[in-house]
Amino acid sequence: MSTGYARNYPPGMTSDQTPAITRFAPSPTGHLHIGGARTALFCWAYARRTGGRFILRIEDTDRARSSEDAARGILEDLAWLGIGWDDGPEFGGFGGDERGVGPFHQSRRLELYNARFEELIEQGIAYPAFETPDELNAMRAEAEAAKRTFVYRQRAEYDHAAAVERAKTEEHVLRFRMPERDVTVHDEVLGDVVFPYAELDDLVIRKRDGFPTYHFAVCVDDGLMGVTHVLRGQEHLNNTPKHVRIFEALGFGVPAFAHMPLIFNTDGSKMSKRDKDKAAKKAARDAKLEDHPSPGVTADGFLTWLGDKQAQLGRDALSELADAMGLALPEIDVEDFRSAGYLPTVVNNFIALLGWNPGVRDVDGNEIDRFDEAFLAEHFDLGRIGKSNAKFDREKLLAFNADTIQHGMNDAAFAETWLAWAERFDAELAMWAKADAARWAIAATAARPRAKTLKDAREAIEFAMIADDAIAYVFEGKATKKAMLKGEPTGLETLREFAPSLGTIDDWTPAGIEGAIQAFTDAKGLNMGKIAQPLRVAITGTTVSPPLGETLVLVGRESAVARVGRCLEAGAEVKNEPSP
RNA sequence: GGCCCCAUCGUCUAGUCUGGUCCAGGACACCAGGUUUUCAUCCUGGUAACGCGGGUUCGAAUCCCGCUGGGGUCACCA
Repeated sequence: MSTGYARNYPPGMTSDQTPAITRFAPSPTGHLHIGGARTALFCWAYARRTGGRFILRIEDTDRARSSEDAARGILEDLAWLGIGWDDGPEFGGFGGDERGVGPFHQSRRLELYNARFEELIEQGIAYPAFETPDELNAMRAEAEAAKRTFVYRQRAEYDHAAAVERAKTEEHVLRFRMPERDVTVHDEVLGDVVFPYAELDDLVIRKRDGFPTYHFAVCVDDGLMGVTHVLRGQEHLNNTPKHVRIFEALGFGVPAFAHMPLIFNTDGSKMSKRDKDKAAKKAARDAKLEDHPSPGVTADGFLTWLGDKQAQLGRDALSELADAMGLALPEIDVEDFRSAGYLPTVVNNFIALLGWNPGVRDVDGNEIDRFDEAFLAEHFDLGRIGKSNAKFDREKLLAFNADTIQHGMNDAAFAETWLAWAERFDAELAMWAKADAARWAIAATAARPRAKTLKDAREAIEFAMIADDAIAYVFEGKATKKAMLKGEPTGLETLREFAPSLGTIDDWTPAGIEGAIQAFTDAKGLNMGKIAQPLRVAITGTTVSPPLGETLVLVGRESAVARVGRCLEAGAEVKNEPSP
């Protein structure tokens, strides 16, 4: 306490009992990373859980790398996840500035920072420094050569008044004079962490271009916006002692911190955009590709990319390449999971489990690990955040997604969700869906029990989207041969017998069709499989499809008759050839 | 390299604070059976972990120390 540390809730009370003001503060330099999504989710959930507020703030003080497009993309991804902010930029019904603590773009808050800079300069806490980047690099190199940690300090003979005078005409940065005391960071996850003064240097708080650095802007904003709890990744832990001192110098209370474990790939590497290039390069090499499928990329450019481990292809070029190779790129950003057909609730559920668990059991005494946002809003707490890093297991995510599609929603909800997805990510499928609403309902019923993602749901009904003559009846492959050519009678023969009934089924619905097939097998004393598989091959060209009733309704009676006819024709030729 | 954080099944984790009920529980994956007209689902069962070494204690996954291993961070990026 002697260090001036102040919590925003009374001592002895757990932070969970006080309404918390949290914030998510992305810098708009790219898409929302899945790790960032977890941070946002936890901040959101904690604010909800405690009946507080969740703020969204755009940290765009890096003028070169920030963009409005990126900011909008992040907002959209958050909205898709269902992470709504109470204060922040206006976006689709979210956001706004009820409490008057905005604006929420740091680039629009410059006068706020400037006022603070003036105060701190007057107090001698902030001071101008004139070293050029080159000079600093030289100093760092020198320290490294001498095996010392480089720590920038104000010189003993530093003349503040003279420096301020000089700063009026000369380019400079502003540095923060670090108080000469060790700092103890009180962390809700890690406990107390002590940082020796010797490790803390006089950091830059205003850049040469006049913009505040991240460290400074974050503290001013968190202070001004009344943030009580800072939840962020553990990579920020080493920044925290600096922030503590800045908060104190600014006269703000120090918020509570909760540093969360990091998320990595299963192999221990960082989850980075480069992973996509890596996967694509490997696949391209395996396929011995020599050119990029789209004209936007030259063969030379492609080969250069292929040979350079660091090289990255544009987002679109990369996905075109992956599509051409039938490769699924590793998902890294929220957008990736979205386009791959994961459900937002499942994504939230899964990432929440990376470093946190509810510690709640169901009636059987098993731990609850499947939950939605509402559950998080009710149960999320800081005390159950883990300390050790986690690996992102896509197999488990996929299993969760499949489970929710197959058991957590009904056909109607799936039909709607699937169509909304298709409208954004699969125009062809969306067009097919809207051409026939009744058919789409059946498609959803047929696809849902087999779909792990919205994207692969299409595979289950693809046979209905193709033209009748697009199916080649080759009768190769073990399963097909067994279904069509083996046994006595053969599948083809049974199919030939059954074929005329297709035209006489009055009730052309899944149930009506199944009934007709049942009647056929009963009359002939056959097993269901004896007619089901040949019929399936005739309709879809494969031995795998949804239940026959649904399969037939999806293609329609006319196509069904045509396909069976073509199949029997092809079968007649095969039968005349000597069997191998 | 300096500083900081971490350490339970292959993976996510429960249990660690308040040592015994833990020859360690759940989930995903995997393996073996079963249901099913195909596929998928579903049901049953199984394999699998307290990093190592010292302490403290009647007793340690749980407390202490060391080691090893992993990670983070050392910008006028955030």
